[in-house]
Amino acid sequence: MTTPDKTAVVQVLRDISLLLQMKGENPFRSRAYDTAADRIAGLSEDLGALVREGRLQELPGIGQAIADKVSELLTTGKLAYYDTLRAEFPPGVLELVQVPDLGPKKALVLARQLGVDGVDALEKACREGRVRQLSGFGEKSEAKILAGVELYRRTRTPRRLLGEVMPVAERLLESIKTAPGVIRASVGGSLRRRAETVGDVDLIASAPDANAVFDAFSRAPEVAQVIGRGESKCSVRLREKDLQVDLRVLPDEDFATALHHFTGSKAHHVRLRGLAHERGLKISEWGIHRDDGTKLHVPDEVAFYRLLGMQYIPPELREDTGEIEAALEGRLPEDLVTMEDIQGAVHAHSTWSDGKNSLEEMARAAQALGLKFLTVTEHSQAAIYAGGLKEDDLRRQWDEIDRVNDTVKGVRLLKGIEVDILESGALDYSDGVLEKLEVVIGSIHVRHGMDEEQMTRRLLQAFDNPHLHILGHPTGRLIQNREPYPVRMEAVLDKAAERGVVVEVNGKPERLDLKTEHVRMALQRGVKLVVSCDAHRASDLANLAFAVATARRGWARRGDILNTLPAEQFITTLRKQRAA
DNA sequence: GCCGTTTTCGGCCCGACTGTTTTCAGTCG
Repeated sequence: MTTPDKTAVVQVLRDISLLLQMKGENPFRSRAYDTAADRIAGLSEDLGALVREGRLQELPGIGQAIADKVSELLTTGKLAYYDTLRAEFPPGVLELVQVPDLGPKKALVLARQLGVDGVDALEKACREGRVRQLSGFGEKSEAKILAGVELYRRTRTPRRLLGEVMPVAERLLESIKTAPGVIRASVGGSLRRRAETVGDVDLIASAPDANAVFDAFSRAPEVAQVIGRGESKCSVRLREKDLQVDLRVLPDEDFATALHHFTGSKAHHVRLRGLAHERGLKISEWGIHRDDGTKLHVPDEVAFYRLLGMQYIPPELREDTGEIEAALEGRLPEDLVTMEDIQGAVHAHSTWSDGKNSLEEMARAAQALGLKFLTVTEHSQAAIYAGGLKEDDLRRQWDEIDRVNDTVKGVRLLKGIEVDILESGALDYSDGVLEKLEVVIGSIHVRHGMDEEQMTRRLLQAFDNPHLHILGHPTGRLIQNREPYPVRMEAVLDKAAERGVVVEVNGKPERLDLKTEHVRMALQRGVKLVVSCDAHRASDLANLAFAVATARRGWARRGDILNTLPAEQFITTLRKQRAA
C-alpha cells in the first residue's frame, strides 16, 4: 500500500467537507474540514514530519479531531471515518460535484433520485429529459448541467499556468481601461496574487455606468461567449484556452474594497473579517462599515489595511501564512524585491545550445528591457539533446560574447554555463574550465528516477565543487507535467547555506522552481537567491517577472536576491559566497 | 469541528447571481 501524500490528504478532507454538506450537517463543521485542507495544502513543512512529531494541532484551524484523522490516514493509509461516511452516499456522487454549478445538494438529489453514478450517466439523464422532472430543477438547469459536463470534460486540468494567462489578462485589462467612463481597473484573484496556476481571470474596474463597460467588454475580439451578466458582474468565456473571465464594475468609491475582496485569498479574508469584527467593523466588497452602519472612506488598499491597524500587505503575500500576524506587529518586510530592483537577468540560452535567438539578439532584448547584464548559460557537453557545448566550443563562444559586448551598449553579457550535475554529483566540465567562468549554474537534467537518498547525495556532492555558484531549478518539476524529483530539501538548503551556494528561483512558467514554500525555507536558513528567466528565446526574458513574483510570495527582500547587484558586484559576490 | 485577555458554550465572513420558486435555496468566489 502506498502512503498517501499531502495532495491525497487534502483531497480526503475536501471530500469529507462535501459529504458533510450532503448530510445536512452543521455547515461550520463542514467548513472546518475545508479550512484544514487549505492549511495543509499551503504547508511549507513536511506533513509527515509534522504528524510524527505530533505538531499538527499547532496549526490554526486544526484541532484534536482532524489531527487524529490525518494521522490515521498517514500511518495506516486509510481513514475509517471517511470510509463510513462515503458508504452512506451513492457511488459517483463526489464525481458529480466536479461539474460546474453542481454542488453537494443538487448532486445528491441527482444521484439518489435518478441513480446517476457519474458524469456519463448525468449527461444521459439530461439528454433524456429526466432531470427537468425533478423538483427544484427545470429546463434551464438541465441545459446548464449539460454545458457544465462539456466544460468539465474539456478542462480536466482546469488550472492554467500563471505565465500563460498573464499576457491574455493584461491585454484585456488594457482594453477595459479604455472602455467608456472607466476610472481605475486592475486584475484581481489568484492572478494578482501571482499564484503558480490560475483557474480563471478576475478583473475589477470602477466607472459610473457598469452597463457601458459591459457592452464594450462583451464585444472584445477575445470574447467567445457571454456566460452571465448582472448589475455589477459580467462573465465571459474567451476563445483562447477556454478561459473564463469575470469582470466587476463598481462606483469608484468602492473600488479599493472591491479590488481587495476579489483579490483574496479566501483564507486571508476570513482572518481579516474576524479581526474587523473585533474592532466593530464589517468588511464586504461594498466597503468597510461600522456596526452602526456608517460607511468608512477607503481610497486605496493601503488605507484599507491601516483601518484594521496593520501594515499594507502586498497581494502576493495574502495567503494567511503568517502575513497577518506580521502586519499587525509591524514586522512585514517593506523591501520585498521588485522588478525595478533587478539589475540583470540570470540563465539564458542562445543558438550556441538550444536557444532560438543569437547572442546579439538576446543582448538587444535585454537592453530593450533596461537590464544591465544577462548571464549566458548554455548547456554543457553531457546535454547532447540540447546541443550542449564541448569545452573547446566555449572559447569560441567567449570571442563572440566579447564582440557582442563591444557592439551592444548598456548591457553586458556574462560568460557562464548551465553545467550538468552528473549522476555521481560531479560537474560536467573540468575545474580548469569552470574556474574561468563568471557564472556557473549547476542543474540536473537526466536521471530523475533516482530515489530521495541518492538524489540528495548527488546535490550535496555537487556543492563540494568550489566552482559551482548557483543551483539551477532545484526540484526539476514541470507544473502539471512532471513531478519534482525526490530530494530532502531541508538537507540541500542547509548545506547551501553552510557552503554559500546560491539557489535559483527559476521563472519559467512551467517550472517556478524553487516554489514559494521552498523560497521561505531557503530564506529562513539565510540562503541567497537569484531570480532567473531560463530564457530559450528573446521573449522569455519576460519570465523574470514570474521569478520575482515567486520570490515575493516567499517573502524575499531585495538583499536576498543577488541579481539586484550591478554586474561586477554580482560576479564578485558569487565568488565570495563560495570562499566564505 | 475549531476557538477563546470578555466566552469551555455559542459563536463562526459576506454578498451576487441564477433558477425555481411566489420568498428562497444552491452555488460560487
